[in-house]
Parts: sequence; C-alpha cells; structure tokens
Amino acid sequence: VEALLTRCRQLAGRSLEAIAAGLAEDGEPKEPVPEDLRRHKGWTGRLLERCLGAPADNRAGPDLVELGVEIKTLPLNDGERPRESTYVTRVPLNVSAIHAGPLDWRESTVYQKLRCVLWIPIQAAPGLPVAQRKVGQAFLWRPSEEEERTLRRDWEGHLHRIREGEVDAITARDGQVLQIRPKAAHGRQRTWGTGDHESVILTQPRGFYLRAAFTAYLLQRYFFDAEP
DNA sequence: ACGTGATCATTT
DNA sequence: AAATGATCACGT
Repeated sequence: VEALLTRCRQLAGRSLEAIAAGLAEDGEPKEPVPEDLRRHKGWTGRLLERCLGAPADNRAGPDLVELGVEIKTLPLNDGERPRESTYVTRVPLNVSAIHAGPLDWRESTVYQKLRCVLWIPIQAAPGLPVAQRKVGQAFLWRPSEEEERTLRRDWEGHLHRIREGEVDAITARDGQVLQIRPKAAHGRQRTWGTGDHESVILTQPRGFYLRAAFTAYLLQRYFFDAEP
C-alpha cells in the first residue's frame, strides 16, 4: 500500500498526456490521448489503472487483488467539485441472486467495492482538453462507521424493494448517497429481473452509483479534516 | 448478456 | 446548474 501511495505522489501534478507518454516509454502499447471523451468514456480510468499496475481485465472485485484496493478516478470541475456521480457496480436483479438467502451488506458487491477505495482526483472542467488535465493527490478511503451505516441503509432499502418486485419503480431520487440508475448500451436493453411474487421479468440493467454530493464530502473530509 | 471503465445529454 | 435517465467502448 505504501508503494502504491508513493507511486500516486509521483503522478500527482502530471498531465494525462505526460502519463500516457510515460506508459509508452515503459514498453506499453501506445496510448493516443483522445480529443474528447464522448467516445472514450472510460479512458482516464483505464489509463490510471494500467499506470498503477492493475490488470486490464474486467473481472468483478477489487482492481488490486493483493491489496484489496479499488481504484476510482474522480473528475472535478473548476470549483473542485465532482462533475459526476461515481459508478460502483451492477445491481443484482435476477430472482436467484435476490432470493438466494438473507441479504448481507458485508457480502454485497457494493461493500466489497467500497471497503477500500483509492480516489484519484482529475481536473475535468468542461473546456479543458483531455491531454492537459492534471492528476491530483490520490487518497485512500475506507468508510467510517457512520458512512458505512448510511451506505448500508441505502443498500438495504434498494435490495428490499428489488426483492419485493418493485425494481421498475426505483428512480435515481431514491437513496441518500447510494442511488440506482440505468447502466446499459442503450435504453432498449433488457435483462432478467424479479417481478411480483418472485416472478421473472425483463427489465433495464441498472448500476449502483455514489452521488456527487457524497464524493464531494469525501474530498472535504480528506483534505480539510483531521484524519488518522 | 453481463461485467469493467465511466461521461453524455436532456430534463428539472 | 444540478440531477436524472441514457449512452459509449471494450473484454469475456
């Protein structure tokens, strides 16, 4: 973990262009910096993961298995506020997953993802070219007891409704810090879900997201509050 | 189809 | 301007 944080300190203040060039020098495949992210939405995150030694696959679970650390970029606007919510993981919707047994927060994919996150702030103001965006000081976050209680309350609320077959009634307004939103290639995409009385229905794939207000608070807590 | 990485674009 | 609902790329 110390080595990881040291690596992050080396990255802090560098532009994405410089970081991409550095990877190319290390014998990695060349990584052209896109003009904009419209057709390269995950580009920044994948770049930083490669840079920090995370495997380039897409398996579930932490990026750095040995350390149990999840890497997440945090795009900031000029006012050093997060520009976007943060995607966490897919929402389990199918009958077998939802009714497999008691719902245990600590067993959930959400908790597994969020138990230890390396947040990497990135300049991402709307007019700023991707190549010129600079990486900020990364910080390691583990949920405090209070934060975990809040996350758990939201998660249990969502899972309860899914279990009751109310998934199609859930909107992004639900959940104090953890919300559920569509997560798909397009709006017509469907997956297996749970309807009334454990029936099988077709519904839109969804993901869990952390509200920007929550990650803004994490930034605040890390950079301005005392931290052990 | 489902998982990863996210940001876009329209509505509120 | 912020938030919600929709969308893009790629690997398995």
